[in-house]
Amino acid sequence: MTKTVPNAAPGTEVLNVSDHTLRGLLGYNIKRAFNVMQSDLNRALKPHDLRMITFTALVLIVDNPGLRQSQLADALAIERPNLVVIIDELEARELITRDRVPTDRRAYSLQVTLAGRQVYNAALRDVQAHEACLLSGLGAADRARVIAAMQVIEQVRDRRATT
Amino acid sequence: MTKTVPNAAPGTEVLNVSDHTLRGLLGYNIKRAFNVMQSDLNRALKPHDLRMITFTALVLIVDNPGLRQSQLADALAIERPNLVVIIDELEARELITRDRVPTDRRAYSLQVTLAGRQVYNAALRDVQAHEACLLSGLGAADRARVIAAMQVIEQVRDRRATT
DNA sequence: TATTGTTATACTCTATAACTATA
DNA sequence: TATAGTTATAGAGTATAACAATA
Repeated sequence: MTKTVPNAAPGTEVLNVSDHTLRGLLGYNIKRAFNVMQSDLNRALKPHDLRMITFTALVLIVDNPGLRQSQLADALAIERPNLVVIIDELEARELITRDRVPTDRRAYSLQVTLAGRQVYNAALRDVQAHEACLLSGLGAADRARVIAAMQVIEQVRDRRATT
Repeated sequence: MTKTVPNAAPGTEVLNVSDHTLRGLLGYNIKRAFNVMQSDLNRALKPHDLRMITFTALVLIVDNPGLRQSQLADALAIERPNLVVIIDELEARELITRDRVPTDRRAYSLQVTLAGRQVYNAALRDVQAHEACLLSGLGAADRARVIAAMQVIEQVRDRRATT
């Protein structure tokens, strides 16, 4: 039941990472998988001058034209103040527009520009290709199952609050 | 093929998070699942005055008596300088000991203390219970599959470097 | 010359309080 | 009074360079 690290780098001692402790915990495995995922994703986004968070914001604006910043912050699961610099960056690059909402002059309406849509198309294609590569070790059914499982985990908190 | 966010908080507008863009990407789903996982995990560890990183370090020291700091930093996938304060913290609480290695007086040998083993036992029990709760929406087979899939993703980089 | 642990430092990400302008 | 966006700021987490002691 106890296994050793399989891919020790040259010069690295092989450590005991036990199946009945760390390797059996989703928390440990998901953290490591997420680290790999995120650094590879950022490498795929680098040619487009995007990070994971700016890319996700751009996609949400494309999919939800006229979105407000507070809604976007909720969707990104970040605080409103931290969204400001992200929006500033996308607007400065003229990938999105930020216009006052006529009916509520406190709020901004976010829209993608033509240039923004082009960056979106190119970046999404690269990200999808990158994910296909990262998931090449899994069959199509397993990939769908993993994504579904992530969504189940994400929504446990909501289910708890509701029940 | 397009879905809306199912658990919109009261007062929050329902956004379009499309299956063929964000919801279809593992990167987006794994980030959100990891956020939920990590904050719940830290809540489970709080009574033991541990964070995810200090807990993981403690488990690795228990499973690998006599471990050196550089090995532990590698295993935790963090840089050596950042491990120092973590080890300082565990040593100050007398959960581990840090002794000079006789054969290499540059290095330290890390060992768990009796108190450290008690904290380890209690924290591991709580973390496992917490994970069981978080994964209650998945069957046993799915849980094993998800953990296996995380390990596949984690090792893609190594496979690439080797091939 | 190389390595172990350390210090100092900087950069990113995240979280909170308080401000402004609107409602 | 409450809300949308903003500013300032503080705390984590993480990365690099450079140092002392040792190999």
